[in-house]
Amino acid sequence: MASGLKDISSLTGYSLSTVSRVLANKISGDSQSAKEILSAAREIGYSKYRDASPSSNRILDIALITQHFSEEFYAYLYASFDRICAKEGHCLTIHSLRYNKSIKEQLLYLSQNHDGFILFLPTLDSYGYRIIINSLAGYPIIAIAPVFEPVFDTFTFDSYQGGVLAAKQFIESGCKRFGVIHGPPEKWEAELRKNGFKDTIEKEGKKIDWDYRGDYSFESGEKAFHDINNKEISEVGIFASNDQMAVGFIHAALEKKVKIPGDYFIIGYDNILFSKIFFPKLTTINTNVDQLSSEALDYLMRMIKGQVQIGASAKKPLIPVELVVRDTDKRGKNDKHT
Amino acid sequence: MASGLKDISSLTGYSLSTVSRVLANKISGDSQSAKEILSAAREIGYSKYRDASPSSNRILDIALITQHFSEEFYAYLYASFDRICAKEGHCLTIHSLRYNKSIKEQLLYLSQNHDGFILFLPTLDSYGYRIIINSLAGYPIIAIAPVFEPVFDTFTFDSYQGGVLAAKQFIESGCKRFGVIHGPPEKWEAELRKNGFKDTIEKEGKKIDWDYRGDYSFESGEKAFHDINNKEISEVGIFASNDQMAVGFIHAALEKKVKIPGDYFIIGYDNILFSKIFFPKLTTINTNVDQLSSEALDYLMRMIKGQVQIGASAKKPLIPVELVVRDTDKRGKNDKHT
DNA sequence: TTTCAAAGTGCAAATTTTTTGCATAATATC
DNA sequence: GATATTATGCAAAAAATTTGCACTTTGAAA
Repeated sequence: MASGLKDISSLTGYSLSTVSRVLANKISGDSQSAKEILSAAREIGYSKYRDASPSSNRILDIALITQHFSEEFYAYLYASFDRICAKEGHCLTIHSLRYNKSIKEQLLYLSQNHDGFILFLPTLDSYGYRIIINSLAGYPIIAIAPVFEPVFDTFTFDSYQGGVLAAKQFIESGCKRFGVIHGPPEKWEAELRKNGFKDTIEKEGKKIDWDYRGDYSFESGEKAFHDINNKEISEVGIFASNDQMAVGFIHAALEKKVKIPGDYFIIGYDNILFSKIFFPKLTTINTNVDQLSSEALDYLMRMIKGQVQIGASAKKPLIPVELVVRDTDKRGKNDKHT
Repeated sequence: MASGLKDISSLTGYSLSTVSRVLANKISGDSQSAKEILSAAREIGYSKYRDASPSSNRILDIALITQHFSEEFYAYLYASFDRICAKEGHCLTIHSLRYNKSIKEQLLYLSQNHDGFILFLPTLDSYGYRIIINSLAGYPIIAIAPVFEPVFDTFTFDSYQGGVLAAKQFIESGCKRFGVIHGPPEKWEAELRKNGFKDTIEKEGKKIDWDYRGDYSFESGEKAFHDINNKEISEVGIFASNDQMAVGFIHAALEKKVKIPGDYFIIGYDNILFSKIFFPKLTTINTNVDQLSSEALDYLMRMIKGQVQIGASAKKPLIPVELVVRDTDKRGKNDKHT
């Protein structure tokens, strides 16, 4: 169990001194000896392995710090990071802080076994982020969860643009009236989606005729339908801040024999699996998770290798989104569905 | 960065010798000093931390070894293990071997940073499992993916019983004809689900009138519908080996204005989120993932603490499943849906 | 092809880290 | 309240790691 330079030495055939020097960065990490020694050190669990400078032969260990929830999106996100990380030859591990009492201690522990963090902590506020940055100053960390005041370099989807795309689609297809089902206002990206939609509608001299405050759940989409249906506003182009609410809305509409598209038109956001098989198929905003993972990881790798400064003012690169036109948006199309 | 007993000593205030003795198990791990020393050792990343015997004060690190896929089920599984593990005060990390070239090396590495493994590797065969057991003899490992010949103690759902429950429901509600959409035959649990259904039908002196080989996908459920619809068999109670295929079947049926329930009755398996909001709501077999996590973790903990023998002949505890009756199974109910 | 600087290597000595023997203090048990 | 058990620190012993020095290999320039 206990492992030391001696073990690595006998495993690789190199002398104690050579092994010592490789792990203390006194021999270039790109040589053949370094490759063998680093590989043995990693496998054997030698503690100073991580002190070796991140060379082409060092496998980097990246931790995705998240909060597990039973939603498809999480499976998507993990699978995407896994794929991209594997492609680069590095090693990804996933850790949930959902139930953790002492985030600081846990992250300190994890920082010992990893070369960098990707934070996806949507429920964490700026105060929480600041605790993290104080206890891990100089450690490579990036974030991928949208927050009002980013503390770390943060890669997120261009939520505002998503709202803009939905609005343009409704305007171009001739909608005259507009509605929005927005997500929780404390969520930054929910506000952006809504504002992108609203601003674009208003720039055209039109206005939002109806809005409803949802909570991202299927049920709140159903409630949204009952709300607008009671008010007897119809032929409205509705932008839902996520697909779950859009699908909930359609579900409730179908039960009341209200036509979508026809009586209402709807565009969602997220492009979840079920948006393409739900009946009718949902027009929605697609987010390219692989692109997010790829850009985020790439940046983190450069941080680890010292090519990007840690702790400068937080950058906020936006990943573009796109409209996926299916059956629920366009006036006159596929009216046969009930 | 480099950490040693000296750091732990100055951090906790105990002498070098005391620190040394705690980590070498020469002082009971339950004392106050041990608690402080272990906690500091973990936080600081001291390599011999894991040599300390798993006492009440040692946080256990469990690795869930999986293969990430973009399916809701994975998010469910991870969230469940996370919840149960947090309840016990231990630490769960998730690792995907989906793209890994050298499973053996990766697991050897992980075994250095963890106290035990939970394997969920549905695509691994007995040969792969035997490689693992050979390179990690004596290390605490359990499995939760069904395989034909289990090598490790394996906790799985009682898939056969699921098929039995579906068959009983159809028989009791007066179905006269029976069909089955089965999953990939190389998957053990798919065969069990089908056999449980088939055996129960045949025990009643009835027979399976139609079967279709699916691949667990939504699309194969749609194809299954077209297959049975061409043959003009109707009023059949159909058991689908998973919900995705059941939902695909219903989706295709709805497009052809075929009534479910009515022309066909269907029971799925898994109880995925969308089975309860899909229209009509799917009758299905529910698996209690929390119970699986809980029993599996409990057993693994005892293995780590040396209360259960490692490497004895593989046990196969079955976790019971239950039927969730909704709208798609019973003759005469909810015929209004089209 | 030869030359030469830069990088890699092993031995053994120097240094640092960890363990342990012994004496004493604290705590639990009867 | 006496006694056994466990915990603790100091300093010596043991083990692990690093480094000075001499020699070897490699690759680019002459």
